[in-house]
Amino acid sequence: MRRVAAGAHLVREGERPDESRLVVAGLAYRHKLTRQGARQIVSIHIPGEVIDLHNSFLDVADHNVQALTDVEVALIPRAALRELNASHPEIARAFLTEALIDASIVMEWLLNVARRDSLTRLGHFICELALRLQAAGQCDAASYSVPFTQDQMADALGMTQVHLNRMLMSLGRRGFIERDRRSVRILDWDALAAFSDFDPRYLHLRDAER
Amino acid sequence: MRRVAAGAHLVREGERPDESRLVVAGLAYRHKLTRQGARQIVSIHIPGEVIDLHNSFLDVADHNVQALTDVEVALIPRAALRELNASHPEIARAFLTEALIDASIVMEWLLNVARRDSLTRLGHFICELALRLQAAGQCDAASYSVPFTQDQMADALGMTQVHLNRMLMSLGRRGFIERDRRSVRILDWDALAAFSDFDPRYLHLRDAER
DNA sequence: CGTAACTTTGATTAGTATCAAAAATGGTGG
DNA sequence: CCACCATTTTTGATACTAATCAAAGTTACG
Repeated sequence: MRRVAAGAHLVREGERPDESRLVVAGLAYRHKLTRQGARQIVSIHIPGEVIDLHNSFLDVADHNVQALTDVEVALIPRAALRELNASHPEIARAFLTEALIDASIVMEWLLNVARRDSLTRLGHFICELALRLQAAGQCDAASYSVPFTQDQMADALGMTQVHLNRMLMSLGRRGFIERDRRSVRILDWDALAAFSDFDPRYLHLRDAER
Repeated sequence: MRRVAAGAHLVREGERPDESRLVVAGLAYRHKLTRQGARQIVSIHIPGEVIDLHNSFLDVADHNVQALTDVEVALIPRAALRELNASHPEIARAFLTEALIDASIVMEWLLNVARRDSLTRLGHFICELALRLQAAGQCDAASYSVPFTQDQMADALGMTQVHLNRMLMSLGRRGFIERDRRSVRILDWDALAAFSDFDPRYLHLRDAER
């Protein structure tokens, strides 16, 4: 087990780490950079997820992982993880399921960034975060504390921080959400979900429970 | 084994198919739609890949898969695939590796769409396609026949067909590529890769070979 | 209390979408 | 084998979303 402070790197692109990490508490995010330094957050990891199966089953890391909040992780050596995968069919099944769900979410993000305008895109993101945090027991209702700065949120949504701020305001003015500092309250879930073209199917929450 | 004509659907969103498909010959693509009907192609499948592990290990399909060219697929029943995964550790490992590489590629696409301008984005895509088609033995050099219409390519790159066309022309005018009908020849690989911020690490070609 | 990090607002510009239509291509039936 | 039609590609003109640049407020923290 290891505690890691918010902001610290868990994985760096180009490394060949010999262990993977299971998030026990806190949140982490995975991101990639272009040569020019533009950053794109490609996924968020909640407690219960193995952040980096990639590290144990592929050769070299092609992305970075950082702690979003203070995080508690369990380190699992590469050899142990491979052994588990080989000798315990139920675990192998769980790893595969987790990898497939992870990919599904990234695909939805790709659709989101590529084909939805910034306002619906943000709404969609807020809905997803609400459901996933709930599923992880991090919040109870449609009211939660967003663990991101606006800068980070913009990096997850493929837009600039300035524009993100305007879109947040706009969702507020339109009556979908209420904000107070970092906390967000969804005033009318159905309305926001409809407006944001949000359908939770891609989260596979049922599949993940098993 | 089954032959499928170009354009035919292999998987539809919302279905619960009881089998997965291995691409034996030809190409397939996976896409998602927004409510308004905007389409985003989220991945391309080359011979040797199982298109839909998702179908056998998750509950309901959250995306569509269509044949890009005429395709030959092997159908593998859900139960057989699960049995294989449970009883053959090397196969379980291969499935997991394939799922992780698949996810890596989608992450790079997300970065590509979110953070690279349309010209570098297209260059990046052309480089990727060249390497993957080569790896699958579909073409031998940096010259290949693009299996997409410009409309489909635009749907993969998150832009409009009109704009894609202009960017193709621009790559030609700048001397990176030569086109003749559907065929593309990369005139200077290093120059195009550098211009397009293309680093093949994310394809994990080595890992896939094993 | 002071400073750094974060959020909000404003003005301007760049990149890409949209709308429209012409030109080229490929496949098909006569 | 040719004429025709549907599909695909190319070009042009205009509109609009989001980026960029700049700076003022605000909050959190040591």
